Amino acid sequence: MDYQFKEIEKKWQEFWAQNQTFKAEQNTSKPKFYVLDMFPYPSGAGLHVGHPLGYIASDIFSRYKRLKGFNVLHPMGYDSFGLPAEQYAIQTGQHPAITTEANINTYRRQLDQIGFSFDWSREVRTSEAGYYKWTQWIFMQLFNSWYNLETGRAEDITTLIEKFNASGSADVKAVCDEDTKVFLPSDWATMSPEEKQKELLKYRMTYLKESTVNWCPALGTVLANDEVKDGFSERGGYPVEQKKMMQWSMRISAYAERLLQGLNTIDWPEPVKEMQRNWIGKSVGASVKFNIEKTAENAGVPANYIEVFTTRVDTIFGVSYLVLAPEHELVAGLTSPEQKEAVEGYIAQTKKKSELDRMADTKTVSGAFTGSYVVNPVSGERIPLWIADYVLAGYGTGAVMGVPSGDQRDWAFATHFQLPIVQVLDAQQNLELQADPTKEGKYVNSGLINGMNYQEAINFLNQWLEDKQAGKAKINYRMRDAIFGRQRYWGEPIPVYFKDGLPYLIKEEELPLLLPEIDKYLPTETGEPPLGRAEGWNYEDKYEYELSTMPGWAGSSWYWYRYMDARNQEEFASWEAIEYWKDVDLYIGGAEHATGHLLYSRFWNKFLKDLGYVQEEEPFKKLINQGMIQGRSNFVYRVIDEQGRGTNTLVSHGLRGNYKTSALHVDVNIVENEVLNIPKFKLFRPEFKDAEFILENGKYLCGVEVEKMSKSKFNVVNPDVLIENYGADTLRMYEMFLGPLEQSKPWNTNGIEGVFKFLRKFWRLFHNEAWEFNVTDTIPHKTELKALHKIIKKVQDDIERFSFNTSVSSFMIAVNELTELKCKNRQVLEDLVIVLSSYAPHICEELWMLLGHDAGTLSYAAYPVFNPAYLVEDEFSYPVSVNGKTRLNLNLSLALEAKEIEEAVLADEQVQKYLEGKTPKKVIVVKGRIVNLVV
RNA sequence: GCUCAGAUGGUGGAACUGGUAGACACGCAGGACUUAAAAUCCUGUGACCUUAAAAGUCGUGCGGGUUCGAUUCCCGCUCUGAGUACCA
Repeated sequence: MDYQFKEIEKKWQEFWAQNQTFKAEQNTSKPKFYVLDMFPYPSGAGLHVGHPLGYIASDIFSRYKRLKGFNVLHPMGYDSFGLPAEQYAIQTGQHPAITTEANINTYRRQLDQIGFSFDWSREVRTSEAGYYKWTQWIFMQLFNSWYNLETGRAEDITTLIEKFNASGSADVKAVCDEDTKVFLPSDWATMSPEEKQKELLKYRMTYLKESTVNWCPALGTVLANDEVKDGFSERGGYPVEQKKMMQWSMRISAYAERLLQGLNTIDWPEPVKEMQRNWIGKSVGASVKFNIEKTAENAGVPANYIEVFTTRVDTIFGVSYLVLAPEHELVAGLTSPEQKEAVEGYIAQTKKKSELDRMADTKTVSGAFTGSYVVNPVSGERIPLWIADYVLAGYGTGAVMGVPSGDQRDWAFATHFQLPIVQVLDAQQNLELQADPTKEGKYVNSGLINGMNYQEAINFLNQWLEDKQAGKAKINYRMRDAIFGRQRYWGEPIPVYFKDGLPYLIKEEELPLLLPEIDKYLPTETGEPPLGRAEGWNYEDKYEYELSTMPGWAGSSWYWYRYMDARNQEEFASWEAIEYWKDVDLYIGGAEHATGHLLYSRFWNKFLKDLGYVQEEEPFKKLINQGMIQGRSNFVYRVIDEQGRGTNTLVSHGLRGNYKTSALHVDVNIVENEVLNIPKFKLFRPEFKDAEFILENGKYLCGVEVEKMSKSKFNVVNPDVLIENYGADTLRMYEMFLGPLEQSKPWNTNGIEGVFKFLRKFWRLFHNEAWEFNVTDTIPHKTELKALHKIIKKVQDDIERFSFNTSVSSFMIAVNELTELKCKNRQVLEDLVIVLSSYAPHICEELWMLLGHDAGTLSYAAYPVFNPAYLVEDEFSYPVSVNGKTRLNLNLSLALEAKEIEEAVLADEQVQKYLEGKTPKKVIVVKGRIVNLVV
């Protein structure tokens, strides 16, 4: 029979499902291998052709690893809490659980059609109570923990209480809030339970804090920094404003250094690591205290000094002013009456500027003098105190020392306001033109450190400042604690209730705290989150629950552990399962998660490790980012008449220059190789059913542009259509054939025929002219074995380095060669089936069975062993070049040594012709590669 | 501005360690089969010049360099894409 992909694919997909062929067992006799895809949010639009790209690659890898004798865990699930389902619920009243379920069913149907070897018995859905019970449980562990800087890890909060009992707060070294109290054990003993609770909250890994948040009124929620792009929400593009709010936060900053160091131990793409490094933003420097010069006017200020962070403490003698962020809390108190108007005017002006303006406008220098002065702790000099919006309240201490000679922004500021520019290093040049940030040379004009070099000065000053209690060496991180909550319905409820304004956890045995039913999915009339609508939803009938829900990243920050033991009712995953599977060996997903999901997951993983629940410091050993599939839009060109009106005439792409035209999107599914299918076009756009077409070479050619894949651009290609026409095996191979996995590329269906033809040709190898199955049991010929072993080696090399596109080409070459050789040999074809099976599993299963094997045994067959002996050649066609230009090829025995090759080449008549009688100055012979004659 | 990735025929791409650039596929052209079309099969296909054929010249974004030899290594530049943005 001809290649009947529809029947074959249906048959084997059913077989795999019924026989649970890919169910992973905890098998200690085989080495484990964990291949994970970033699980999808099941959106209403279903899968387009870009989604499965990474899944196909990971599936090929999983199937290949099984053939190589590994016990492979390859699961799939859904990140099913999220905003789109809730937006839809607001519009339609439909419960998000229902739409989510429907979307998941669509996804599942589409995924099943592609023939993935997922172990569906381990499926997870983050929105199911059986799953989010454990997300809530992890939240509880975070609430019950603090970060001990002495042991360098998170610990149970009871160890902190023990310290308070034994020795008070003095020698506690913790990552905590800034306003922690200093107390003795006796003070702690006399505190009320509420006071204790309040104090402990300042240490917990998750805690409540009043913070300025990115509030998005249109979405009715708070967004994380990485969900905001240029002042607009990433999803939906709504405006975002700053608002103060009580929020749950996660002390991810405690892990800043470990998150940074861990990057050196994992095999991830360098750009992703770099993005995480930037996000963490470590800078090494010093904090320095500048005492405030007290006057009658600023006497009321509740601070004696202003602390700044600097990475260039060595330039402290060049400080000519200090700047506070306009939002800094001390600004009002430090403004003198004379400057009041200027300062307040400046603050008002800053507030008016949107985030966007402030970023775009980095050239203009602005600021205002407060009228107060501070004292340089090292030089004793009197320094004016300014405010300016180039200083950010959220970074460091919100205060900066201005060193015009070493920092370009400071230089611009000083030049603009005519403040002194003091040279501090003899190597600094052209200070009248710009700042010179060099660290070379010896210090000048720098009192104590004159004559020192950079490193000496840094060491000396850090020590000096510490001795005088005026500062110290300090490491600063840009990364802030992560806000953990949103004012939304469709998320995990936070397992917390409030008593007298203080948060308490519910009991562990009360988990899961179920998401209550509400009448509509909007904030309450009083502006509370939607959960405020749930009637009678109180803890023990009297205490109010936390009304915000967890953010999108909660459920995805630990899901890879759940797959290890997905049905466990007692634990998030058993110790035995975690000990066996340990970590993810290969993780494939999009680069857009570089600073969100991947950072939060590493954070929770480290936390769970500190508490002894998991084994590995890093969860994802190897990461691959698949490239984005962009849309490829097609256009038709409508002729515009003199009045500027559109006519009923459409002109082909190549001739459009002769007319005035406007381009219209046309559905890419009715265009093949840029040729428009005119009858289908008339159905697609009924207003053009009588249109005239100006053709070139009898065809209407469309224009092409690369854009985002979206419905409105008519460039969405649905995998279902391709599977219908060509089958899943063709789709799988074509997606790989498109180019390197990690490269972004526009989707283009033009070449898919070639892959389909290849599979037919492959099928035909096993059949005679009448399409009857026909293989022979003869002894394979040398040439056949050579073709086979070439592909055995090529595919294993390619898969190990994630170069899937090159394998597809090599399969084509192998099948072309074997067809040429009229190979019908069972032994050769059987091995070829195994080698191809990870790419095109359905056709291979069918042929495997026709070859006489038990159904389904192919998935666990052994990958053929490569034998280099079959590739050994005895002759090689040496390219002979003269002065680097290839002139001819000479067939020579590979047994010849360099000297003999040289002789043979020089003896050749044709070579002599090119030498024109001259003797070569030099002859380069690389055995088995090339001969080059230098004349 | 900074960081990273990239630039190869009409198109997607290959060339893995410096050794025959353009594999494989699409498209296109010509042919076979067919009443015809589709499907299938065969041949050709980087550009230029010339030809009956051969030969020749140029050619991996641009300009240099190292080398017997560079798509590959080094220096400078242009362009495209992604990320990031007053981080002290």
